[in-house]
Amino acid sequence: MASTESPTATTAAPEKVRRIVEAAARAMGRDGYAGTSMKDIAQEAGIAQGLIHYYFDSKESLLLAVMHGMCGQMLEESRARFGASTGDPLARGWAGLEAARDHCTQHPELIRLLFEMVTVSLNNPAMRAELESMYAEIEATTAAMVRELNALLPTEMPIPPEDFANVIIAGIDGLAMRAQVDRSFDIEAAYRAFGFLLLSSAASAYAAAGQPLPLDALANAIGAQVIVAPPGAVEPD
Amino acid sequence: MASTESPTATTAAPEKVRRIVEAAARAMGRDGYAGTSMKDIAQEAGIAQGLIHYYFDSKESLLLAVMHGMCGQMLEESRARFGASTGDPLARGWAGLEAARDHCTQHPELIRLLFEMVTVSLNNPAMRAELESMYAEIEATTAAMVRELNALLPTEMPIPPEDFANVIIAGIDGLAMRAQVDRSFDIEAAYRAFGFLLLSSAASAYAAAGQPLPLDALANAIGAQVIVAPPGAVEPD
DNA sequence: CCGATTTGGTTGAATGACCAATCAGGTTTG
DNA sequence: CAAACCTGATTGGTCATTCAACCAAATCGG
Repeated sequence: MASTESPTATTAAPEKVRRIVEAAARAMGRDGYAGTSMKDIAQEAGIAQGLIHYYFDSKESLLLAVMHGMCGQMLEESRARFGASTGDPLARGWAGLEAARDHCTQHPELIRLLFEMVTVSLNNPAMRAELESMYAEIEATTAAMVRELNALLPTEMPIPPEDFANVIIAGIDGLAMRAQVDRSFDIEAAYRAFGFLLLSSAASAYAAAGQPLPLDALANAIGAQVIVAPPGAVEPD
Repeated sequence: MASTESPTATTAAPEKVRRIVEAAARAMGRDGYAGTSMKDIAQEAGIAQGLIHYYFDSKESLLLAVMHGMCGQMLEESRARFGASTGDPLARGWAGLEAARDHCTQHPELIRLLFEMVTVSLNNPAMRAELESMYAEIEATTAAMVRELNALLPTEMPIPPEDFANVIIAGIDGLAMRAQVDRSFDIEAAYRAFGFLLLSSAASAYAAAGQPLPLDALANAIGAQVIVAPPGAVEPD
């Protein structure tokens, strides 16, 4: 019988469950939630239609499972990439942004799926709760990065790390959305601008401490030729 | 017979068309695109179900009309608010952000509708084209603002105004999305951080020109107590 | 100035397609 | 042989779209 409890279903046959969830993620990422029928998913997974309902109560609970897996994956990856990054704080910050950018350009289906989930969640409390807790975790992870960066600056930035983190997250989401809609959108250029924005505002902590802006570090972080200091500019130390 | 051409339908009875589009916007903003039936829309508009198809070929073309109207409205409003803003460039930039923030908090249904459209557009070329041209216009408008701000700075920012504009737009979109999902999200705080980010990076142009950062202007722009210059900080002139 | 006729607007019931979810029955496995 | 696993046809409901009929206001011929 279909499990009425958690979407990860019964203890047995985890292989099939995984196959279903993966097939659902693929199909929904390709054709959208509304555009994908249970039949399509069953076909994609190479199983009978009824079997999906043996493991999942409803289409929505299946989407919930897909989402759950996706969130875990994304968080794990972002944590790993942040942990692996080294060097000065500005370079590390830029590395984090690059990770997000690459994720968006390399897995557009996942991003699409995420937006589908947002739309569905607005009518579905369980999904909304899942999304909220996912955002809470992303916020915490990002805020930790910001705090670490903060600690390496001569002066802390004058805004709470959580707020800073949320703006970063919002920028990443917004750029991902734009790239979905606009196939010709220059996401590289946008991320360079995003990087400049974030890092130069972090760098303003140097100014607040009475120290010159580390323009070279900034330039290195977001690519050469971007910062062209005019005559009379403050030199990095 | 139903018009096969543009979604604005025949020349006659523009009143009814407007009523339908408004009812559709209301209903879809409330219950989502998938969650709203033609029957619901007809009821909301106080007309018979069949009449909608007299003016609109399909549900999607109706959504297209809704979107068209919404885009025009949003662009008009943002242009108006930008034109009306006065004062120093940083304050004007902040005023623009405040306008976006207020728009999001005061018309959540419109924002929801916009996300619905994004989702639908991924399966619908006509809708996608409409969204793209809307984004192109928003980008142009925002880039013009950035250019104007740029011209008032001692040094131009080292990134193209279009890229800068796109990051601003993305941030606004991302924060709007987050606020939709997360009812308890502190959008005011996030916008303060966003403002600090944008304005302090604009202010880095002062540093590039060898001038001190105008911290007071920044503090005024995004609210007092946000910028707390430590002992030894550079003073504004 | 008046009936007839066309045209544009409007109605709500009928149509037909689709699809999530169910079920009655098979198959494997311990 | 039971318990878990699996199948695909069936069901019941929803919904966009169509349609036949109705109404009102023009347009027109006499």
